[in-house]
Amino acid sequence: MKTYEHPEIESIPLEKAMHALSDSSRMVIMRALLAHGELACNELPVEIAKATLSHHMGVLREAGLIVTRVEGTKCLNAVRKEAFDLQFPGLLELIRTCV
Amino acid sequence: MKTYEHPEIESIPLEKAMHALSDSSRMVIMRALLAHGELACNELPVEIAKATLSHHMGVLREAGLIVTRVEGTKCLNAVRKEAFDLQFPGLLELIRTCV
DNA sequence: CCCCTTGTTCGAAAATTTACGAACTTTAAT
DNA sequence: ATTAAAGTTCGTAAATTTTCGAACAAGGGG
Repeated sequence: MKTYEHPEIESIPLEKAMHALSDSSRMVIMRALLAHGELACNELPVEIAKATLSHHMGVLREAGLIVTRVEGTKCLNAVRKEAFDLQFPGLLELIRTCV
Repeated sequence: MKTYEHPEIESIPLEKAMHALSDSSRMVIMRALLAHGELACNELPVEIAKATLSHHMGVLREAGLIVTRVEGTKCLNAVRKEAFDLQFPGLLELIRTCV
């Protein structure tokens, strides 16, 4: 289908990660991925247009938060737990547990 | 001079805090405050117009990140360490140490 | 081969954010 | 009383973000 670019997490400044997490849809997506491990876009608990969702997934991907792999017609997304937690310790835990 | 409103930190959703921290000027300000304890607006290491700075301080204040008190003609700003750290454990430490 | 599902890309509109000058308020200092 | 310093507020311009429909590509199933 497509090849996705995944940045080196070391190249992500903290404010970029913060920006990616400053939107409620993206926060909901992150929490769903953290809870379920790996989900296709159409399994995410958000009610927005496909084009909008695609944009949000791009923002999360470019901020180093998620990794996307292709499987058939769907793309499966997961949180880049280890790497991200190494770069920004505690941030994922915060997303998981706060509010 | 003016009375500043400071929200209950419990009422701040994580994404609002993230939004406040998604701007480089505001990140610089937070780091300066964390390093120096309490600083007036004109002592902050940013080179932006006063009106713009005032806006950024308002964003940080409304996100529960800082507290502002008046002293003479200046307003002294400090990070709301204890309360904020209770609501979002580890976030301040992240700002302090990351990137 | 045709159709359906999944997701991307390309506009373009709407909303939000950022930025700054100018005018103003308050306090302090001369 | 005058002047200067520190910030705020208002209006507005510029930049970014968010949103969506429509058109598109690629894979899977009949």
